[in-house]
Amino acid sequence: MFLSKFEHPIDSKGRVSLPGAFRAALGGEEHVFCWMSFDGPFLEGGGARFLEKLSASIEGFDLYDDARIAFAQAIFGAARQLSLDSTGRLGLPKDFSDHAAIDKTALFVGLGDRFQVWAPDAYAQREREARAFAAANKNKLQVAGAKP
Amino acid sequence: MFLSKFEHPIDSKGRVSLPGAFRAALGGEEHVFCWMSFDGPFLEGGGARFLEKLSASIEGFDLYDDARIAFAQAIFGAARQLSLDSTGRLGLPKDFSDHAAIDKTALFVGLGDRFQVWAPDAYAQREREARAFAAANKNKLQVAGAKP
DNA sequence: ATGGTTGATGGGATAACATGGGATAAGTTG
DNA sequence: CAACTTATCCCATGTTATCCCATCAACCAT
Repeated sequence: MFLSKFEHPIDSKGRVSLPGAFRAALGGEEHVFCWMSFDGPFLEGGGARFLEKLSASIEGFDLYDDARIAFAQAIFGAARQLSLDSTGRLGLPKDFSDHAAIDKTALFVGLGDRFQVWAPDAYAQREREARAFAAANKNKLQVAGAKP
Repeated sequence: MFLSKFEHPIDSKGRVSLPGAFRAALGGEEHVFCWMSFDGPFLEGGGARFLEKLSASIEGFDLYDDARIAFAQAIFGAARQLSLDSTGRLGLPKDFSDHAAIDKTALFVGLGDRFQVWAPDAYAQREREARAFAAANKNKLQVAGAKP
């Protein structure tokens, strides 16, 4: 699973290292899937398993359901399959770093089944909000399998 | 699966490159199926698998159900099987590019099981709507198999 | 304190993809 | 049946994404 956060520079070729722990979480895959989030100025990413999970959810809608098409466009239409070189770097598309306002360094944040990529300053603010939300809503963290 | 979006020019012979990633997603097929969408000014396309999925859905209606006939006319009646040359180009029928208001370049958008082809400007607008919808409805993306 | 391993950063080479063209075969029309 | 048109097929080339190699730094074990 994708854990922790790591900050890495982007080199002159637009490459950035995927954290070694994330490579381990990918389980040998040599690509990551990555896209500009529809939910804010950051990137979302994951391996084939997470894409399968998204695909299964989207395929729960009927073939021409407006929601299905919109989600497919916002996620699959925006996603890129980025190859990892032998040392675990990926080329970050310029429009991706623009969307997340990433300039010189990228912050990788593991979220378990997926990860996000942020500009470090933007994430600092977001992290404060997430911690405040978690503190206010900790009772919503249920035991797995419990009925809601 | 069909991922990402790619913009390609249409040459003087009316040919356009199918993105290399879409050729990979077709799994060796040397034709794509493509038709003017009944749902807006864009084209829909896919491989044999997607045609099978559509066929299975349409065959859920009775043989002379008006819905079945209408869907079959709107999709199968409009579809063309377009061959790919050795470098992955297809000839875009003029009525197809007219329907989608495609002038000089075509934008291919992968939606997982299928793809769409748009005029780039038209898709820019559509994409904003899709992202706004996805952001407003992200709670509808459920874990597959969960009860709604 | 030292050596080994792993992760990260520097660089360069290659092949896949995309774009240019032309030839041929099949279909249509007169 | 011949001429014309067009769809299909094939070849060549440039760009860049992808792949590969080398080196360095940090961490861990002895």
